[in-house]
Amino acid sequence: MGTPLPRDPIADAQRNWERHGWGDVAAPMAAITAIMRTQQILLARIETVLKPFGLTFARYELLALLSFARSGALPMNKASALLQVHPTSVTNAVDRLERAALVSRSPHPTDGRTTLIELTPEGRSLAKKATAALNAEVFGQSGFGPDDVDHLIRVLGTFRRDAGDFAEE
Amino acid sequence: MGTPLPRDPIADAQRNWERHGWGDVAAPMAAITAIMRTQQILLARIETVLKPFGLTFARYELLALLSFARSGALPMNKASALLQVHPTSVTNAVDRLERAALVSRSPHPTDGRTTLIELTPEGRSLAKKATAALNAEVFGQSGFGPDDVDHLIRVLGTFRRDAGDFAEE
DNA sequence: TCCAAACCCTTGGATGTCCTAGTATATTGC
DNA sequence: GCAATATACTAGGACATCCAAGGGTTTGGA
Repeated sequence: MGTPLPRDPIADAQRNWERHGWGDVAAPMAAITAIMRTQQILLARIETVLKPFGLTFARYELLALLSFARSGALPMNKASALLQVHPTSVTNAVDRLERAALVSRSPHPTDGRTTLIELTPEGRSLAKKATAALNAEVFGQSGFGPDDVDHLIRVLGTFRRDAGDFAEE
Repeated sequence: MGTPLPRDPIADAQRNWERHGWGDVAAPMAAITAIMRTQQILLARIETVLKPFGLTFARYELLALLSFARSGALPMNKASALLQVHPTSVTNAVDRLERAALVSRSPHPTDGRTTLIELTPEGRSLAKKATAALNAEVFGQSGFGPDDVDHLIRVLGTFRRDAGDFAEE
């Protein structure tokens, strides 16, 4: 998006917060802002790697989820819950994946309200290739040291649990 | 988006990665996925707090940035660089803020290419109120302990620097 | 001096996310 | 058994982000 800034804009914001008498929340503000920005950077890296496969992160996540399901199929509402996104977002992703012949919709055998999403052979194959690419080019070069990774998993895991993402573990 | 899951979906994904022979990148994958999800949770909280003010996070960030500028005005490209978003995103935000009479556009005095964004009195007032609300309801109750906050700031700061966000500090 | 290259902003298009209905199917309670 | 409630998916709309392209302004080298 341009050349590097001379100084860290988030550190500047933190100083501004302190200067305006909000010193007690300046640090959490900076941490949260840093999370937002880090997510943006990581998402951009991921999308770059997935682009050659004709995938976006949202669609990749759905493919990956299906590829780990026993039968290679999941109800839409299940996918929505596991991916932690709104049902309409799943509908959107499935629409596009289905058009690309990577998944197919089929009616649930016993519940007429439910639609099953099923991985096609091409979908399974593409998911495998995309995962290999992401592992090699993003997750394998995250830039986080092993200790930092462990710390992030633990701290953010607690945060997510407290936020109601999942029950005690 | 629904009720809590019985188990942490990211921990499950990590186990799946390990089970498929990608144990060496399973942990970074989990950490990165956790960052994505945490960002989503935080963004939702922020948007909830800002909604009564008729603001989104993107627009709030621009208002806050302007409120800390000496003159209360910034060139669009400067705002784009500091907020680390694409110039078209700034155009979009300014369009809406201007329609709400919170900012105004004016030509740059010496550079005919540049447009200055200036905070209106209402914009400055709203920014102040919105900041107070965010400090009280989000940053002041982040759920991260002081040590975790420091650690996040440090680790993510290094990551952002390495990613080219800003030069050495 | 003058034209090409660089820079700035905007428009138009593609995606993703969420919310608010609306339709169809299940389940529950009387 | 039937009506009321709950659940599942989808359609339409509001926003945000990015990219590609276009038109205007500056800058810099021939």
